[in-house]
Amino acid sequence: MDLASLRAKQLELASSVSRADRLDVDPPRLIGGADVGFEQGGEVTRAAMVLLKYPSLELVEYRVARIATTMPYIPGFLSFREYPALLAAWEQLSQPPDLLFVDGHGISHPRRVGVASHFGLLVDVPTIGVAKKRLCGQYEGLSDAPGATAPLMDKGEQLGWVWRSKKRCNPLFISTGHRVSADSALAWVQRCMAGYRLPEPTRWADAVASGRLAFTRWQENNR
DNA sequence: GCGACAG
DNA sequence: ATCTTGTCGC
Repeated sequence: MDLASLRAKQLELASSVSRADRLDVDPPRLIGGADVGFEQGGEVTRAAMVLLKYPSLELVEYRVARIATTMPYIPGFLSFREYPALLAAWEQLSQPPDLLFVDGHGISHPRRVGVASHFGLLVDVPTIGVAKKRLCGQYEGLSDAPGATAPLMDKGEQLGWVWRSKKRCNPLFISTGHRVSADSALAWVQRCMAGYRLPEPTRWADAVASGRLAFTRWQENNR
């Protein structure tokens, strides 16, 4: 697959992304978090998928999948590198979440289909993109105050929100993945905070994906 | 042509 | 993303 074909595929996918939202009438009871990492110098792709109860934000399940890496990282084409492993982890879940937070951008992408949107389309579930760095678009006037927000704009269109989730921390880039509106995406991320820079679903997926201390402790307490 | 560029 | 300990600041 050459980049021209992948770009064409993205344009096709982008036309199917929905920004319509039903989460307000059908609040999620289970929220998932997804994250991807690499091992063995990038030869192996590792995806983690976690499930949290809402609103308690209690971790109830986690799955990790490892598959051979198929593609290098190319800005703008991240989803093609990560979705196979994400799908593998997704298929191991005992049940699908009602909403999924994906590490990376949603529609705040050059062709409006970042990994959160692409994966949301693949499994047909509401998704939100939670990214730690800007990919495209611009914003102004984000104050240093915690809670500060600024719209992420590109060519006169709002792609999402830039949100300073915590004091003295770099802002998060929140956008529609699929079947979620921009405002709702920000609101749901805000409802899943527990004092850290990242929302709980993302933070847990991160911990599981990299075997961190907090997660190791959780494992011990639950066996 | 030059700079930017998720994970 | 990943390689990696201590350390500066609130």
